[in-house]
Amino acid sequence: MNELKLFANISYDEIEMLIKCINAKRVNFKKDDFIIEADTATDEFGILLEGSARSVKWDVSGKQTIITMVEPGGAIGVLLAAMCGGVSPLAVQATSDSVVMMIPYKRILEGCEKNCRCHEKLLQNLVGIIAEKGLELHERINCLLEPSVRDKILTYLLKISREQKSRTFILPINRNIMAEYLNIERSSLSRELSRMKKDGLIEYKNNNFELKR
Amino acid sequence: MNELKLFANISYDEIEMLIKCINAKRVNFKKDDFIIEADTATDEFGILLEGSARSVKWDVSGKQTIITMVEPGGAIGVLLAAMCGGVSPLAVQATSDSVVMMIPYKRILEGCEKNCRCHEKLLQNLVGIIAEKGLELHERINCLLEPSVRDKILTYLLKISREQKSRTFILPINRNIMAEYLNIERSSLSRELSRMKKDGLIEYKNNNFELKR
DNA sequence: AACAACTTGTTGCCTGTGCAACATTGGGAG
DNA sequence: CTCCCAATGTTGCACAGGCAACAAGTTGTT
Repeated sequence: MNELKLFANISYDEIEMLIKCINAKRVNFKKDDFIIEADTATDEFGILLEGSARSVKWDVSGKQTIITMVEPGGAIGVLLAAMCGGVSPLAVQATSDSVVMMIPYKRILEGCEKNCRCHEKLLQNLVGIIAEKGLELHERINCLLEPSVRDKILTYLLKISREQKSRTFILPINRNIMAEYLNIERSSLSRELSRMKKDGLIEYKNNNFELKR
Repeated sequence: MNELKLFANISYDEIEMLIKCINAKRVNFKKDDFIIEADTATDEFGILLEGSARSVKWDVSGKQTIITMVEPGGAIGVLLAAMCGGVSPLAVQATSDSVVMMIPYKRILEGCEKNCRCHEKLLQNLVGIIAEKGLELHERINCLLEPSVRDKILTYLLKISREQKSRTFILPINRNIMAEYLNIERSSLSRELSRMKKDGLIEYKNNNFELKR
């Protein structure tokens, strides 16, 4: 558990102590369960320990959109919890059976009466996690801002290529999810992927992709 | 200066002390100056004291897009600074002559040797500011996700209406900026605004708007 | 008043893409 | 193997909205 960013640079003994002190709890979620529901307030945030999740939003007409994907080690609802009583603009849904460490936000923010040193470190780590979340939103915006379907796809593929540090990479999501993430039609996505292959921009088979230039 | 969120719940005397301790500096910027440049790293963040600014981004083809608007009291580059050495995905530009309090990020994160109580409070306030920044990005995404020009406009107008707590309100930005923010053509914005007026959805003259239903 | 500079509105054209409907492929269960 | 269902690809059509060019309105300056 000490490979978690939240506990970076904190000794194992201290982590054990902290977990009790901040009253962290393991909670299990089944696939499709909501870890956080939209339009509710909460005073807890979570760290995904096992499984996978995504934050989603529905617009007035009922169309669902994926905002971010969460992998183990990732934070859930940190921005929301830090808003102190605000209601969630989105929901977080488990996409497979998952285990989440739920932590009362205030326990981290306020420290304990013992005022131990590691508590301060914990808060610093939390700041980093929140900032990281903000950065994810920036990458989301980068894709959405692109004017054409092709540019959206390229922006996303470049992001994945960067993450996997290679021009050949495996797409971590299927076409449905990808279309939803890019906020485009799935059929338009398929159509444009073919065109890009025909134009020699990319090569792909199933989820194995290569950026040609 | 103690009306600033960063110094909320800290006494005036302590603020004076803190400002020296964290080595905060006032920096002046002229209209159109860059407070933060894109693709650079920084270890400082800023609080806008006077003036106005916006964060902007250019895509590969050179098109500029506004990400967020910053008002006095607002934070500049907090996410970036919290990323610890990452390069900025965007630039922040003063839109009028501005005064910014620049603060070395680490000074807040690490506290001082005296380890005074108010330092901890400062860090807590910073967390709130960062979270707020994240929320702004969410609202940005809300607008961008809407499928049609009309829906984008409505989403934005609703946001402003909510902020000003009235169905009649004054648009704080001009059409150029609004179009850029919504990532649409200015002419399409004008066209759709007329249509919406014709359809009885809204009423407006210059920047005075009313949401009819 | 006269002029410049900027903001806002209008309109015609044409392309990109949403939408719907269908075809093809692949993988798992029996 | 065969069947089924989900994922992926293909295609025709219609129209929203990008683009460009121009008109009208507004503000500030001399």
